[in-house]
Amino acid sequence: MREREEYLFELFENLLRIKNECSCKIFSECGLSDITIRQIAYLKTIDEQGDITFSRLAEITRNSKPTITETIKKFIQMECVYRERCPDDGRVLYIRLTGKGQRIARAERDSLRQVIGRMMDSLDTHEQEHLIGLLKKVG
Amino acid sequence: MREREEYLFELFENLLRIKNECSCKIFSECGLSDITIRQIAYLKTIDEQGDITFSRLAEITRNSKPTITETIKKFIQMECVYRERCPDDGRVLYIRLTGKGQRIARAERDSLRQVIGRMMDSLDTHEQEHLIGLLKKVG
DNA sequence: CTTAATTAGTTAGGTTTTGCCTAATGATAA
DNA sequence: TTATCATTAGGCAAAACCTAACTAATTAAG
Repeated sequence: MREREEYLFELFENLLRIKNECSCKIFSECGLSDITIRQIAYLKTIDEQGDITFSRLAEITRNSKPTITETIKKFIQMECVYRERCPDDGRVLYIRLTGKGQRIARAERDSLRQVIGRMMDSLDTHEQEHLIGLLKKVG
Repeated sequence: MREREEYLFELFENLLRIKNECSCKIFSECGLSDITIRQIAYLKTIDEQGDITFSRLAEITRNSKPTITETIKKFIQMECVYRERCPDDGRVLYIRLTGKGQRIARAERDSLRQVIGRMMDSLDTHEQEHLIGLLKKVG
């Protein structure tokens, strides 16, 4: 019992290690190995919100507008976002993710997806269903 | 196939969410909800190394000794570490983790352990073995 | 239909915190 | 007395915020 628990722990630890390597690889491929969690969180917010403006991002993150201007400036230098003027209102600018920005924003999920993909490859249909059944019991 | 993959993804995402809640709870219980990753990494190093001195920690982390003095000062204020003079050499100080420091250093692993514990509780012996068998194929 | 008020974002200039450094100093050991 | 371990003093650069004053575009009011 105790043994099985320990073994399961090690198996999961290994999966998490692989997942972590995957997301580090994504950051490294984007040339952004030293991006901060805070920055990733900003990019995630931009990704989730869709048509997001400077004012709205300031509101959501509870920062002043100048802070957002600065943050976005840095992201533009990093080639993670660009600005797009709203066609209906010339005062408004939308913050848009570049391909790189989107990769970063979704790195966490995508790295898990990669690990799951590997799992699918190592198991046949029957085993896959079995695994799902077991994990369903847990959740 | 695609469906099963997506479902498996969601199941794992859920497990990771639970694990994350567990580790956040640990930090919060220690009154250190806004501890940084860097600080956690230092505490992990101290935990792993055992009898570690200021000079050695400076060496491992590639920092100057004054930087380490400062870092440790902050940890002492946070009640995560204390200093213990070496009985054999009065110049040397060991950096020791307090209970709180150890909890933080091990939060990541312990939160995974908690999740695994829950899994064990929801499955019988046979199912546990089956799960191990499937994950072993993957790793 | 122009002018005044409002709104969106920027600039300028500042603060605080973090995370590091070198050089000099004190205490202990060899 | 020379070397080693840690500390103090003082400083630097970057991060992550801020307020106040500004520009440009829109809306509303006379």
